Amino acid sequence: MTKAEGTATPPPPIVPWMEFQNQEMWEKALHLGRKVLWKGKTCIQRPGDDVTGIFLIREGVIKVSATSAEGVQRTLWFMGPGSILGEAALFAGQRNTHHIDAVEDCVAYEFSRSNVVDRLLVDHPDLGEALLTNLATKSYIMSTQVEESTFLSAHRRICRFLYGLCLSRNSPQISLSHSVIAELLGLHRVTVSNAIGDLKRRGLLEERGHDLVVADIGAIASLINSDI
DNA sequence: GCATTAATTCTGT
DNA sequence: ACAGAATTAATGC
Repeated sequence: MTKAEGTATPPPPIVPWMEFQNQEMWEKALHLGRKVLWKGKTCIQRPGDDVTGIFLIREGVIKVSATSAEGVQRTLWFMGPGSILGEAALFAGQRNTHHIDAVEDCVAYEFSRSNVVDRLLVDHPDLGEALLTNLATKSYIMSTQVEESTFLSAHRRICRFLYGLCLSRNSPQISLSHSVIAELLGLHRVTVSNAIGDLKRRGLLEERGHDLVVADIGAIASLINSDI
C-alpha cells in the first residue's frame, strides 16, 4: 500500500488483456531468439501442437481461445506487446491446448527451451522474473474471470472490463467489436450491445468511427460497484 | 486507378 | 432471428 489510506483507490480490475510496456529488459537477450512474423488473421498454433519454446511478442496482438468440439469459440485472453506466449505449456511439459490466432500483423521472438533454461534464467534474473509475472498474470486472469462470471452481473462485468482495459492500456479508446467482447467475457453478443448502448445513451461512452471511446472513466468506475 | 457488385461483418430491435 | 448500415473483397473497365 504505497498510497495514503483515506481515499482508498481500489485496485484496477484485472482484465483478460496482457500487455507490458517495459520491454527494454529483453533487448539484451534478443540475439538468443529467432525473429518471427505473423500475418494478421492467421492461425499461430492449434491444440495439440508441440511447444518447443516461448515467444516474446514485440508488436501486434494475438488471441488465445478455447474451442468446443462443435466449433464454438470462447476467447480466454488477448496478448499484446511485451507478453510471452507458450511458457506455461513449456514448463508444464504440456502440448499446446488452445487456439492461438494473430488478430493483426505481429513481430515476435522465439526462444528455444534450452536457451530459456540454460541462458535466460541463468544469466538474467530480471527476465526470469518477467516470465513469472507473465505466468502469474495469466493465472489471475483466469481466476478473476471465473470469479466474476459467477458473482457479477453482465452489466457490471462489462463496466469492469471497459474500465480495466482503459487503465491497463492507458487509453480511453477501445477498438473491439461487441461480439469480440462477448466472446471474451462469455456473454451473449446482444447483452453486450444492450449494455454498451445503455452506456452510450448516458454519455459515458462515445463512438468514434468503429471504435468505442470511454468519455467518463470516473462514472464507469463507479458503476463497477453499483448495479445499473 | 476507379467504379460497381457481391459478400461479410456489425449493431440495434 | 432479422434488417439496415458499414466494411471489405472481388471483378470489370
